Amino acid sequence: MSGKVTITEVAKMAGVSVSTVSNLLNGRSERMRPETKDRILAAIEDLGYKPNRAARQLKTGQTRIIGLIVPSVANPFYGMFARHVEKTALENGYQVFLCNSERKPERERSYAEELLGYGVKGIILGSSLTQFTHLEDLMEQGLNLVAFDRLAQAEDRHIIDSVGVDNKLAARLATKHLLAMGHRRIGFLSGSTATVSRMDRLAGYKFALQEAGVEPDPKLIWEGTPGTFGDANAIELGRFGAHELFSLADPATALFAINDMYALGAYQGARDLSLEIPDDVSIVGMDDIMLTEIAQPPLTTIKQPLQQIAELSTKRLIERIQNTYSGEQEHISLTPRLIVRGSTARRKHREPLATSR
Amino acid sequence: MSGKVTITEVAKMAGVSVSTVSNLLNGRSERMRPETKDRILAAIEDLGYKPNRAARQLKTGQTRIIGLIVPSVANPFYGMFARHVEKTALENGYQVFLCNSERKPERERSYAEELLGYGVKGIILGSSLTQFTHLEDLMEQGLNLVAFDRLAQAEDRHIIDSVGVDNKLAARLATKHLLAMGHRRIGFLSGSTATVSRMDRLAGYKFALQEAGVEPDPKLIWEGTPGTFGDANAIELGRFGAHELFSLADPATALFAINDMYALGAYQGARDLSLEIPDDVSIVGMDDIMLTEIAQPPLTTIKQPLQQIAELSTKRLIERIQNTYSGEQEHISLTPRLIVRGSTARRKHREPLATSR
DNA sequence: ATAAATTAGTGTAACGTTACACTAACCAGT
DNA sequence: ACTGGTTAGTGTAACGTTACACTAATTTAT
Repeated sequence: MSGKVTITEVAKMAGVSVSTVSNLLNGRSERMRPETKDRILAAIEDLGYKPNRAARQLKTGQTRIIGLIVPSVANPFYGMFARHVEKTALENGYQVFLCNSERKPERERSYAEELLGYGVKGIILGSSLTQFTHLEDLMEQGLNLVAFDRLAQAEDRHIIDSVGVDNKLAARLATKHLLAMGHRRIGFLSGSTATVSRMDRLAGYKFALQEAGVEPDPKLIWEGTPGTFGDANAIELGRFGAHELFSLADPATALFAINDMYALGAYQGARDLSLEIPDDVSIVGMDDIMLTEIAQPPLTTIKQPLQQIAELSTKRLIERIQNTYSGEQEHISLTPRLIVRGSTARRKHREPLATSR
Repeated sequence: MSGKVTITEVAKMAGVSVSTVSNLLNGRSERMRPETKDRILAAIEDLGYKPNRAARQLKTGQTRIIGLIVPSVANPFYGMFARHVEKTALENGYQVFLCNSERKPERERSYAEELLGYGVKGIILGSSLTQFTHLEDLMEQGLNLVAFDRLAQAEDRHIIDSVGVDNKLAARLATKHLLAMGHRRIGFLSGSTATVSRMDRLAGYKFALQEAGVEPDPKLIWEGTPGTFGDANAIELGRFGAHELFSLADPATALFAINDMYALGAYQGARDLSLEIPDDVSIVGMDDIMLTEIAQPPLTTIKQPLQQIAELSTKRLIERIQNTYSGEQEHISLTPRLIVRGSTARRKHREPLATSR
């Protein structure tokens, strides 16, 4: 039961004052003789001394922790994101405090408050609701925010950098790919979350259709029912939505899913209707999580450069905290990439679709 | 820039001393008139006062944070586990500090040290290396540990409760299921991690074979190559291992994978050899992650009651921290359950296997 | 009427660390 | 021999909170 060993014990053992130990600990080692330094180091080693973070933080007001709020680490996409954020943070001497918001603004809020109470000065928001009003007063208290997938809003009163893929382009890429395969009845499959990224993807999808002279059909846009979110149950929702889209009077022959989990759910929905992928229907996902490759058939998807996003967000946040970057609010936009695998194919004219109209 | 608001501001605004505010904050509200209480509460609300955690912790030595160390949240199994732990912790007024060890003991160690520095008094270990010697001196400093999947060891010098499924039984269940389907050449597919759970599963596998009069064949036990771990690349390893097991001179006709990721990798390995699942080969996984259901065919697996494990671990850890439970070291063993889906079938006698011998 | 008990607070040391202001001892230059 | 400068430290207030020991004012009991 060695209990606590404080700086006082170390000082005593090394035969110096606490100030000297503190000086060494804080990089002012030029203020002492090398032998003194060695004696202190030896004492630290011997006693297994670890500085008390709470005391240090209370004094300095600093803590080398950043927050990361994601909808849910149960979602492999965010799990992977969290891992990359942690890696980058660690490399820069920061720890990561991870929080699952379940996409509830009030949880986001209470976590942010909690983190601020722990002296955390910066948070990465893994999923961005369209508004940050619920976090505004916390930013006033010095909290820095970096958002994943969110562009600046006119009403922003604080600097919120953001990093993300060009979601509109991503959806356009996916939709154009399907159009190029001859599909005209292309569905859009998502949940009902009020995220910027979802809005952008929906816009990109519509834009691509119009570009090709196809009028977007509201019936082909499946957005779940309000209040149904999809991190724990994205697969279920995807399955259900795909089932509906493929069962319309004038059914979809292809669909773009908001993420790979929905897409994989859509695989199920197609199977339920005995539709073959990609022979009967084509499916494009988004994110490129690990599972896309092992899906049968492997999923055609839009890849988000997740590691890069995580790195850039983390670095920018740390720069803001340390005030080593103080430019204008910035959105770092990365380019999504279409990865063609086995879930998309040219549309087959098996049945004269004209009959259905 | 409201900046910091401390207990002193609150006291001033309410016209009382800091002691009174502190009394209220710490549940001694019977020591003041209701109107005083209301005045203080109003001041707290008005100023948006949040107690400084660092100061509080420094004073009390307590922090309502527990640590959770898992190999990697990029692994969906641990992502889900983390989520359940967080939920339970939150319900009990604790926050969770999540750490990815990548299965490296030295990272486990440095995280544990770090957490201890932050005043954390308890850690849940999501994956258990056979030994905890690297954490022993930290336990001496008052750190509580609850391990997932680890039985007491003779040399344990501290109390380490553990919660987990009966891994030996789990492997036996899986193996017996395959034996009952007529398989005799059953492979065991895993990485090379030195975890208790893996050892137990291997033992259960061998036991089941011997029970059925089948002599375990070392050639059928694939354990990767030393040093290759498998959280980010479990699928790859599974694919590779399955490929080898199915390509032996006297090949496996079925296999039990250490977890679902390996099993899903094995799907690929089978496909690479144009083997149909379950017609040509049967595969059983373990864990029952979400993806098992959407795999094609849906994976037969051994379900771990993950939520229950997370809940029990978290509750026990908190009890130990608060000293509301002080019994002997305990291992809470839960029962695994076989879930038969579509990846297992009776062995077909297509080719006379006798020829190969 | 007085003593005792209760109510509604207050004062303050302490938690472990840091960083500024300080100093004692020594040395170099004149 | 004295000044000025450097080296190698030290002393201490402060960070925000808590909890114990205390007290002044009021109420109750005798």
